[in-house]
Amino acid sequence: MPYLSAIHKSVLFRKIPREDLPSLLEKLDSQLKHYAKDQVIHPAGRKVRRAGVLLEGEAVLFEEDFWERSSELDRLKAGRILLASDAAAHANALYTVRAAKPCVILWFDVREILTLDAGREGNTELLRSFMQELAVQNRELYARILDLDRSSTKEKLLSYLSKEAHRQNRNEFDIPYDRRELAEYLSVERSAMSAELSRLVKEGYLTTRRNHFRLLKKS
Amino acid sequence: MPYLSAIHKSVLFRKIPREDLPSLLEKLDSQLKHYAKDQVIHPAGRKVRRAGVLLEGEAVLFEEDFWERSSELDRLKAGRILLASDAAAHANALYTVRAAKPCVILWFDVREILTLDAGREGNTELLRSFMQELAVQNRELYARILDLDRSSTKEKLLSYLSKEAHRQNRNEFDIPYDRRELAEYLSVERSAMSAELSRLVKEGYLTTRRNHFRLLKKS
DNA sequence: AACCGGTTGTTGTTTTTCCAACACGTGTAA
DNA sequence: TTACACGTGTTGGAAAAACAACAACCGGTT
Repeated sequence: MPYLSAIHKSVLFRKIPREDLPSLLEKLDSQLKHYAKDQVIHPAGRKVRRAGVLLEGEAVLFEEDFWERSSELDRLKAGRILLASDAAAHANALYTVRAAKPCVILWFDVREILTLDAGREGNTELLRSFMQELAVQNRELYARILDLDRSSTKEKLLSYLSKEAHRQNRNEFDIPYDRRELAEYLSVERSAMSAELSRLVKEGYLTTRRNHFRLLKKS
Repeated sequence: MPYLSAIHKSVLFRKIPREDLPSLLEKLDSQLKHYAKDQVIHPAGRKVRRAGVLLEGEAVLFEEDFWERSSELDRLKAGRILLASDAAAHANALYTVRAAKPCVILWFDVREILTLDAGREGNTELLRSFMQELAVQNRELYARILDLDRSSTKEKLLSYLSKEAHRQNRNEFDIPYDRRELAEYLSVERSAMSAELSRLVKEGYLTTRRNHFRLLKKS
């Protein structure tokens, strides 16, 4: 069985005992496919029938709008899941997936996860991982919406930092982004954000150096 | 069994035969709780152990940031699911849930869904509904992020309208929002958005009247 | 037809953001 | 040590969005 170790590294299958994998994969009606660089893996708008694990390579997600202007949405590296929610919802893909490098993908039928014999240990584990994956992603997306759904850069920053403090459960913490990446996450312009951060420091909301922040209660 | 018909109306349980509900609910370790108006149903930051179905009443979601400024995020009516992804992810709530009106909530253990005897017909159905719910919400959140993650009102509008055309599979369609609601969804100011729409019409991107739109290929 | 409330479009002003250019500090390698 | 790349902060002018106020329009009611 090729790629077994890559499969075992993905979030979905890492909790399954390695020796249970082959029979599980068979029950899932899974299938390995290879894609050449730049090949379309799944076109936007087409019904998604199966989810995939990107075992090797790199994929880009992008959309093309009604006026034929395209924009890149995300890049996925090996180990990530493709089209999971779309497959689970039996819906049409919101975006096109294309191979940025030669890709190897393990496709599997999401509905099969549900009908597997629950008695077998590994099967429940797979289901648990899949649901966990959906749920975690759900929360990440919602958290980002809470940050983006603000009228000004200042509010976006305070929302993000506040949530980070809450998450790490202290008022002094590191963030996983540098300024450029933070600006991208908040969908604002880098230098304007930098200026806004300086203003926040002046106004006594916080202190910061590089990716380290300390939030201050205003007296 | 009280509230049986309300339970049967929620997205999660509507596909379960009514007569199977009582025993299913028992296996789920489910529990009815009543909340007075303004009572906190679940505080932000606390670990979520169970998901709930709002059977009666109305709940508000809101967050309070580090500087103690609070903002309302959403309002849920009867039939909606509470804290589903948070419970499935065994994570801390991102927001506080409060009763806007007296509420009745059916709490249940998400993990129990997984370990139910899959042989029983209704159990798989519940799991399917739950997963479907997570997946659909996932897609909605992602679609909104794609709209919000644009630098200008113009791009937000084009992104939203384009996606709607794609979804309805035609270039002429109605949207489910009036101007005020659309502005809120895109997180921009209503009158500025109206002005931008006029500009788009002048530039030949589309025509619109009220909530009806027709997108035009530019010649 | 006249009225009314609610929705939508317009206009002028103020505020915020974008953008481009550059300055400064830090860490790395020659 | 100097040179250089890179991340970050700053600044001034251009563009966009917010804001407030009002006008036009629409659908429903009397």
